[in-house]
Amino acid sequence: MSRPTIAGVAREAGVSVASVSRVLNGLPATDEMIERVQRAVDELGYVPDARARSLNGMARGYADGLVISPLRVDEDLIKSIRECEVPVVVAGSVPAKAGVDTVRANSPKGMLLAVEHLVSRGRRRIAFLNGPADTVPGEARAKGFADALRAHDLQPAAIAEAADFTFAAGRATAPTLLGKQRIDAVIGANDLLAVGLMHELAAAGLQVPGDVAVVGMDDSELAEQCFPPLTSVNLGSAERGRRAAELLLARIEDNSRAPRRIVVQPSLSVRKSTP
Amino acid sequence: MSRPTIAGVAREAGVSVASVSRVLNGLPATDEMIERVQRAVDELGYVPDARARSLNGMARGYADGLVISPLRVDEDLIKSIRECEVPVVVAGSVPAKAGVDTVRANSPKGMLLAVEHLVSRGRRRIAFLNGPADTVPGEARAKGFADALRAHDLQPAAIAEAADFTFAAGRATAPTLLGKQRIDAVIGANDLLAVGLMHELAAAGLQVPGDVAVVGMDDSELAEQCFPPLTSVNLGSAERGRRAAELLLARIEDNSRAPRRIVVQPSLSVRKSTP
DNA sequence: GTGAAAGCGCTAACAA
DNA sequence: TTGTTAGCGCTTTCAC
Repeated sequence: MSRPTIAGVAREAGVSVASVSRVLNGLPATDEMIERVQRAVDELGYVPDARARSLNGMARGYADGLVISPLRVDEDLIKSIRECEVPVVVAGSVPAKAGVDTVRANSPKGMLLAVEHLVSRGRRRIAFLNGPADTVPGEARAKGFADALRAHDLQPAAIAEAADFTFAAGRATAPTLLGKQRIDAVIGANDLLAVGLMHELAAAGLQVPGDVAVVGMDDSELAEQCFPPLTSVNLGSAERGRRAAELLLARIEDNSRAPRRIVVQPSLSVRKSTP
Repeated sequence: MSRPTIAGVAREAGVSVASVSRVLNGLPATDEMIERVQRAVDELGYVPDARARSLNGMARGYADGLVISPLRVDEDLIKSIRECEVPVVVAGSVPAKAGVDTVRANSPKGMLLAVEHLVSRGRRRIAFLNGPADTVPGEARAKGFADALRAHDLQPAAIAEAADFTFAAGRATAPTLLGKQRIDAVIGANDLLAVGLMHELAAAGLQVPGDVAVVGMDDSELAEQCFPPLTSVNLGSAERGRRAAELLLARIEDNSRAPRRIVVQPSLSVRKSTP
């Protein structure tokens, strides 16, 4: 009643299990052998057991390699990566001396794009709605915002820190920003925060982009679907994923190659939330 | 250099592999045995190999049971379910005679809730923006819409069929609906279609809900996040998932119990897109 | 309560 | 080219 095994196929075909295994793995065999095995396999509806198959040969475990995107990078992590049985590619920031393939975004540059855009549209009183500043993205974006404003000789109009990177937190924290001195633009640390803020702007009777321009970050589907559609910084997440996969494949192919460090450049998707 | 095995642990602890296996699986053993094995495990940083572990004992494969949500149900499917080595619960509609545990939504009832709500708000010229009608949800919702209107002695104001259940398709198809005779309400077959439509309404200078009320289906996060927030039929997807899991667990526990057929009732999340 | 040994389904030497 | 056989890491009788 249970699934047929390779032994059953061998019996049915009147050959050895080794021959069945060979045919199944495309190793050299006579046409007649292939024919007989194939017939038995079809007959029995045989499907190889992936567990048993992966049990042999040290290299072939569950995964042949790993792409990880750590929230926190410390010595322990780097040590683990070095000791890992399979190649590891890091999507995120890791010191060059770790000697590991990495792909990362350039969020300071992204912030700069957002600020430049707002400035070019005549906005000067720019606020920032961040998520928790003690997270990797929170910290990077806070710094990026400060640097970008400085590059334009501007002072932050206001800065608020939401409890997390969610729509609800964005709504809850937005009033902090609006209560302060007049602002004419807000950058959200991600699209969810930005959209949460837009709801509060509407509730306060403020027009987007007329009274306040809004820029998000991530260029998610929500940015396209919300109303008005949200101008958003595209940090290249899709491309980062693709590049990480490429690096990993290349390293699995040849583990001796020198580590590469790729930085994916951001772009700005301009929509109706900015003038 | 490779991972320690149970044999290594046994050697380190000075006991047999069988004893290590027993301790690891919480089978009876003396305190001293447990102590020694535990120490060796910690020492070596041993982690059991799940592949090898699952190789024994027929019942324990990759999965102990399945919840499936088929797009199409035919004889072949039912046959496969019957022949499956592990219990199967179907999230969706299957004939009672199949004798399988099922959980399903009540989308006709959901349509009724939407129509009732719109009627109670004084709307009479109700249109329907469907996805492809040759899909299970598309067909069910089309029928549900027709029945719900009939129950209220109304004629459909207009019906359109988008190429798929996406935001883009919603936008693309919306003009078909708006070009027709005046409508004062639209029901979208899901939230994405409804939100796509809302964008076109805005583009056409129509107010929501002032000129046209809009109701979506799925009660997704988007319904809450879009603007104005979208009234949406909640078909209980979360609860259906929970109930399906419960049924499966119960059946794994006792495979002799009679099949159960659960129907999760819908509710309406009323938001600003309806008056 | 513990250890020795026989598998689980498959692959990979090694011989023939 | 093929068959025989020894494992892969673990669980599970079955004696002790």
